[in-house]
Amino acid sequence: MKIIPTSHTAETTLLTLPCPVCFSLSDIFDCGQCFRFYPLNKEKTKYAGVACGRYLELEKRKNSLLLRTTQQEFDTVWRDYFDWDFDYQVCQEQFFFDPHLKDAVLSFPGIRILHQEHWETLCTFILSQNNNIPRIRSLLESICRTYGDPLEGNGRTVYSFPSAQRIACLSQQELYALKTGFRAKYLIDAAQRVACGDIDFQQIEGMSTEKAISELRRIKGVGLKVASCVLLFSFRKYDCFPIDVWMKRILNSYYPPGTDASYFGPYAGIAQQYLFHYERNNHGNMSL
DNA sequence: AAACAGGCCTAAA
DNA sequence: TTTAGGCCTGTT
Repeated sequence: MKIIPTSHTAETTLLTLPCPVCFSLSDIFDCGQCFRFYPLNKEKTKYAGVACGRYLELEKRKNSLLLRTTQQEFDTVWRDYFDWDFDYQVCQEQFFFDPHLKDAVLSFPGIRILHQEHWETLCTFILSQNNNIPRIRSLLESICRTYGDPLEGNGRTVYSFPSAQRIACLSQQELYALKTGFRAKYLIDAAQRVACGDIDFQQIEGMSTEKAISELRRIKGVGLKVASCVLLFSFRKYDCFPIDVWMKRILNSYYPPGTDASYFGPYAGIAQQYLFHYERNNHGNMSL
């Protein structure tokens, strides 16, 4: 007689979906747009993380994608988050006119631009300045652990990203204590403006890219690069073209002087992401 | 040990 | 209007 385990605690359904053509978990989560998902296995076919106030585990199989979630949650949250309905294959074809960009696309065809939460993305890229990726990750973790809400994450406790209201109540020293350094005052300014409605994400949604950038730049610590990242990674403003040191290097190395976003077309931001990730993984290095 | 890391702010011309 | 320092912290 067998004993059948009956652990019904936190019973979650497993949703299996046909996977879009362009969809790689490591490309998506490790291309520098998102810092709260981690691989669960060495092959990087399984990832877990927190977004939109929820914990998510997912696994890529050959032609399918397994998500530990319900169909309903997928429809209302994750479908949008993963930019599910945007056709990256069609988008990529528009990039093949440029040989270098084509190489980048073919090297990392599984990149997608996530549609992340506005407030969290704003904080993420404020924190990103003068920082490297491991440190951005650890800063986000300690902020969430300290001020976020606990969530059940498949037997472990994980933490959501704290709201703007929550951060707005903190003192600069409290954030400084989490090693955020000179960025602490920027986070406070951002939180206060968002919490009181001075910065209104709904309004920004409807603005032109140019207008949206200048609106976000009213926040202390938000310059052109940070604003561009926020708009690209959480507002789906695909024409936003963040230029950091890596992109500067790319433009200087492979493109004629004066080349800017307009060369790459209306989806320049997506092009930027392929190029950026390609260069960072050292494939763009001519000395190879 | 000094420089640098996915910038931005401020002060000075 | 443009340019040079400085900035928290951690890693190399």
